[in-house]
Amino acid sequence: MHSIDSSSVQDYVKTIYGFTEWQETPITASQLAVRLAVANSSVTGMVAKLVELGLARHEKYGPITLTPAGLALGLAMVRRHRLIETFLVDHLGYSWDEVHDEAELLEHSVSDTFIERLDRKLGHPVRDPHGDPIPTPNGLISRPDAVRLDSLDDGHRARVARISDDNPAVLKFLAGHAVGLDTPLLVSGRGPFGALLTVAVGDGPGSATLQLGGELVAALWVESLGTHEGCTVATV
Amino acid sequence: MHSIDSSSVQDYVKTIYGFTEWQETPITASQLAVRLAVANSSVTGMVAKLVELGLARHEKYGPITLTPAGLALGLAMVRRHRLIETFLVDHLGYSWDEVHDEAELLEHSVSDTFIERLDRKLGHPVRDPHGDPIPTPNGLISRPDAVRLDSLDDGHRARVARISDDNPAVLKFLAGHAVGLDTPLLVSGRGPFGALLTVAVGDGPGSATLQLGGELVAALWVESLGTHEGCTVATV
DNA sequence: GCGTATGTTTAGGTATGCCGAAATACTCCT
DNA sequence: AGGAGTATTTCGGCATACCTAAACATACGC
Ligand SMILES: [Mn+2]
Ligand SMILES: [Mn+2]
Ligand SMILES: [Mn+2]
Ligand SMILES: [Mn+2]
Repeated sequence: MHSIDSSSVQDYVKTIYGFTEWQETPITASQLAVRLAVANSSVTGMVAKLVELGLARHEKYGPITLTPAGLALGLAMVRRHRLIETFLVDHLGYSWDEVHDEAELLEHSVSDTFIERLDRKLGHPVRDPHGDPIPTPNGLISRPDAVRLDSLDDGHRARVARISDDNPAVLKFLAGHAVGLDTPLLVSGRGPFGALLTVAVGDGPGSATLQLGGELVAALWVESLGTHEGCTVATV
Repeated sequence: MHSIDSSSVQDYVKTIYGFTEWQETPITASQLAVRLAVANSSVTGMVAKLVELGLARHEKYGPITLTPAGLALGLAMVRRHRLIETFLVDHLGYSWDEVHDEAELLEHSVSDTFIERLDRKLGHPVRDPHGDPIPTPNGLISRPDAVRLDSLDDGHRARVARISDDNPAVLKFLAGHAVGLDTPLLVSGRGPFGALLTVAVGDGPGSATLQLGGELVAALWVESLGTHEGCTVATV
């Protein structure tokens, strides 16, 4: 029979879980296909297998959700992925835009023992290099209460809490402009139709100004620090 | 077409290489099947693929040897395997009997970048936890001039240079009796037909005596230190 | 309500890597 | 040289996880 330690099964479940981590609505077959870079028909087949395995629920033509067992597996895989990323950055000198692909493969090959010993060596980190929370061995996870950067009004200060690691180029760009985890930002204005967001980076006197396009804005999640007096900027 | 980064191809090539590392004669199909725990017919098929890939030479019904390209791949895999084992012991607190299986999977999932950064972090080790030499990135390897323990005459002193990691139970037993890499041994006698070897462990005054059976003796490779005066024991 | 666009599933097929059973070659002993 | 026994290969099949093309459902606009 099928088995829970096929890397395909693991990636499917992890992706289904990941879709709802920073958003509400469950994933559909075609969205899953895009994220996994496989054909729609492959998803149909694999999801049927997940249902057989008791990992997912799926009514024909409906969205795909995880059962408790599937959620547990998804969280376990996310834990693996994020601990490995943390190790690569903290101990092997990787930059945060290099770690995702490496972790994507390694997560399937390490043992539970490896993960727990790694966790110990890393000092039980609570978030990965991109700010994503690391579940406990029992599957407990605490989402930082961050919001997307573009949900902030102009004049708001915020601290970067999480950057989506979907696109390495985005990560590279941000790092190149001194934007990282916990970097303070000030939303100073936006272009027409909210297309471009202008932010000041840092809180010191020599803070640079950045124009962030759609994909960059969508990748940045921040913890709001309220309005900084004297820095308010009129909303357009 | 076929590809060099299938984990099966890598394991086959690594195993073919490994067979001649501490011994002369090339491997045969059925020996390869035993080592890989697959059926003989699987070996026939896979070896044909290796030949197609330019990694191995094989005449029907003959032994299997590596081409230069195959040797390079074998050495690269051995390098990966041994660096990973070293990391597990040095940084994650694994014991030397636990690392083999973990490395057997990990070796296929890490990138070249990972391996070189790991090598750097480990300080460019020259041997793994079992005393096996670690090839350089260019495939250079220097075999320690060790001999099998049972090739020593009684009364000889020696230092453990390498222990075969084929059998975790052997490793566990030896560690439990204070035998590790570089442990000094004194061959003090042997049973009838050379079946059992008696060795004194350590060189201090409180050295324990061990009776080593066939598998243990075969697993131990030592560097001879010549005969220690005053400790010579008559050969039976 | 009806048709069409979109999303999803079905059907048929490919590649990889394994298996057991049957056929075939080699080896060694007499 | 012949035959027995062993090693190896061939053959047909299976499981996994993909694919494309075609069939089919659903949802939406008119
Ligand atoms: Mn993955
Ligand atoms: Mn991450
Ligand atoms: Mn392996
Ligand atoms: Mn080893």
